[in-house]
Amino acid sequence: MQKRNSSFIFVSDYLLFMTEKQDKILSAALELFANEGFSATSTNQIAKKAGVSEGLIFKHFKNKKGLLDALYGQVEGKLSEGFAQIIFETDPKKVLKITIESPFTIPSEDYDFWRLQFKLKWESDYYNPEKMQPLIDKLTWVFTELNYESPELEAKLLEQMIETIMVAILRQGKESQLALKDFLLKKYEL
Amino acid sequence: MQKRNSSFIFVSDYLLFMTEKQDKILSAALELFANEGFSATSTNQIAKKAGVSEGLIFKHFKNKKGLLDALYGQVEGKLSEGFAQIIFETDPKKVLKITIESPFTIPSEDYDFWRLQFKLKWESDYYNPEKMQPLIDKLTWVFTELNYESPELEAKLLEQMIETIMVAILRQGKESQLALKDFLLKKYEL
DNA sequence: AAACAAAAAGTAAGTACTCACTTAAATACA
DNA sequence: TGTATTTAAGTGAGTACTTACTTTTTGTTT
Repeated sequence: MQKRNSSFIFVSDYLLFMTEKQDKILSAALELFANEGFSATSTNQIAKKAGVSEGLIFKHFKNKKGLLDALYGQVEGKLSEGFAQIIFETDPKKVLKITIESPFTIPSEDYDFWRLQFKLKWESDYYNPEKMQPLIDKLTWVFTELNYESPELEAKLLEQMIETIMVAILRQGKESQLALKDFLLKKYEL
Repeated sequence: MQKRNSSFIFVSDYLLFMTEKQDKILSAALELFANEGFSATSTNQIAKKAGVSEGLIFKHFKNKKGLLDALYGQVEGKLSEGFAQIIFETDPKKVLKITIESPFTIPSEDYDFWRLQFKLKWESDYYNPEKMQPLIDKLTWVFTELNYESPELEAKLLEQMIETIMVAILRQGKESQLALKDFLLKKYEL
């Protein structure tokens, strides 16, 4: 295995070998796409922010869209990480607690991933509500276990609440949602 | 006052005189900005969709951004319309009912206004949470009247719920949220 | 260890557009 | 006739991407 300036990242389910420059390009692109938008970001801006030549972007990625697709793979990885703890938990009350607290556990370094994800949700190519289904299924199980009258609707409601809290955190900061979190924890008797 | 092809629309608080061509330009821009994004939309695309010459856009609007600002004025108008009925209602239960049902009363012709609004919320120049304060204040009053324990948090929670329902309607269609609406009406005993 | 070749990574310059916007002349319409 | 609009051409800047070349790294041989 090679030992040069490089690192390993998980993109979806597979291991990808990447140089330091590639990493810099992806980081720069993430920041710009997440905050300015894909179309509003030029490859020249990305190159400058990454501290590389513009041509190098096209050496490592097929085109500008290919860069977005690589980032999207990383976004999906973040999402899976976010779910894993919830999916594998077996105590219904713990599931609820972890779920409600999940937006508050995301490190701020990951906020651009989430911003990009929410921006991309408005593009039909990238919007797939099925992706949230495992979480909704898990929550449905929780509300069934806890003998709620409409477990499926409770699950859907909570999933959408968590999403709107995450959006608000990204826009207004974590502090703006802390009271609401505690309020929800109380509502669900946690 | 001129009598040719024209109409009157309210932009924020004042009356704006507008030709049919201006209207077509704005409609085309709305559709494209809302669905493709501002940066991803060229003035040539707008002209073609509006069925006018590209030069005419710049006769009527200072620049591309000016077009967006004019649309934003209309977006704000739609928002005020949406609030008016709620703000002026004096029966707490009716306020809740109207609020929960409000995303479902929006005509689909207005969906692009709302799409644009949600897209623009990710731009700091256009994001202003204070705008929702009148609604939150009204709902706080409602929950106080109805003797809820934490009226302010209840109001905030509901406001965010309504927003996420509106987003889901825009993405997935009205039918996807009907069950949730009925569920909420039931939760609030309406 | 040193020398060299090959492979990989990276750069600067270039290419062929597209873009927002302007301008002047011509056309259309009431 | 006066006004609104179109047409056509143009401008200068910016865009995504390519190309030819350079630099760095890796592998092989001595």
